Amino acid sequence: MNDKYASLRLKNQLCFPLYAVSNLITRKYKPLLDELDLTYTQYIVMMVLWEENQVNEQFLCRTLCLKSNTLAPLLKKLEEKGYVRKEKDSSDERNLVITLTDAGVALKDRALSVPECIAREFHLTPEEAASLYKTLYKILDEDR
Amino acid sequence: MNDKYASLRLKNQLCFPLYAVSNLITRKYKPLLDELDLTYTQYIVMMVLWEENQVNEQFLCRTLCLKSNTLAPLLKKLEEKGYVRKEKDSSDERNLVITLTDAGVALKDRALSVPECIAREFHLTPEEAASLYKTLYKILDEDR
DNA sequence: ACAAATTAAGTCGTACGCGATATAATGTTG
DNA sequence: CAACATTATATCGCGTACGACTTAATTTGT
Repeated sequence: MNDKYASLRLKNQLCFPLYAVSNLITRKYKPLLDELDLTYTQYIVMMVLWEENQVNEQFLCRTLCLKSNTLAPLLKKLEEKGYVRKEKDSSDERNLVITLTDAGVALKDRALSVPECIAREFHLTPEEAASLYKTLYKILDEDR
Repeated sequence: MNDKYASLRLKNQLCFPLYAVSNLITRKYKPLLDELDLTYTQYIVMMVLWEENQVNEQFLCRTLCLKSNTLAPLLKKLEEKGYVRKEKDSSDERNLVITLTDAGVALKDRALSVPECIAREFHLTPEEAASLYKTLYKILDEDR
């Protein structure tokens, strides 16, 4: 059965399960992050800040593979929520330096239970998780 | 160095590369799908229709892991573009039956080059692709 | 030194994705 | 058979994502 359209079948796509799992994950995070008044994207921005303490927007763009036009309004919202502060870098006025407020720092402890809860929702073996992780980063790293 | 916050580090997350790769794929598809006047989500809806010829919205929701509030406006757009037809099922007026128009059928041949072009963009070994596919569907199938 | 190129943020318009909710048709149950 | 539950679709509001473009600051090339 030499089907010339085989490549167009949903079941023969890798992109579709990637897309569907990504949506699924965002849905799973939502109730947990609602408690912290964060969306998923806001959460990964906060994760970077909890590690780095101080970053510019450019660094966030590269680290999270997002564009300025996604991050700019998102950072404005995090500022309105009182989690981050934005100020111009005095040595280069183009740079936007983003730092955590006290409330932003305090959120880190309340976020500790989130990865735990998420891990309980998925049931991958350590090998599956490691292999998935490696392949995904291979794809991401090829795109620089 | 027993870091109590290790689980919050971006590099220790599986969700982040999944999210980033999903975004990356949508970006890679965009220029190809622009030629067909389709977005990525519209494209996977069309893929289902190219296989099934006739479906209801419910079937699309389950197959694509999307909600009615995403698909309803999207189907309206596909109808406006002239690719699909929507009509009520006479035996159950709640059911929306969706079929391809001639233009929708014709699009299938023009879409044939898309999976090819995408495959060229990513460089996974057959083993990596197979393992990725299997793990992603394990995650999706657990969520039914 | 100064016009041209580059870089960093941001704005605008379009299209998802989804929780909450609404509406209408069909099933069910006492 | 009438109240009630269930099911399928749709609407609303919010928050991303991103391409195209704009603005402002710095760097570069001659």
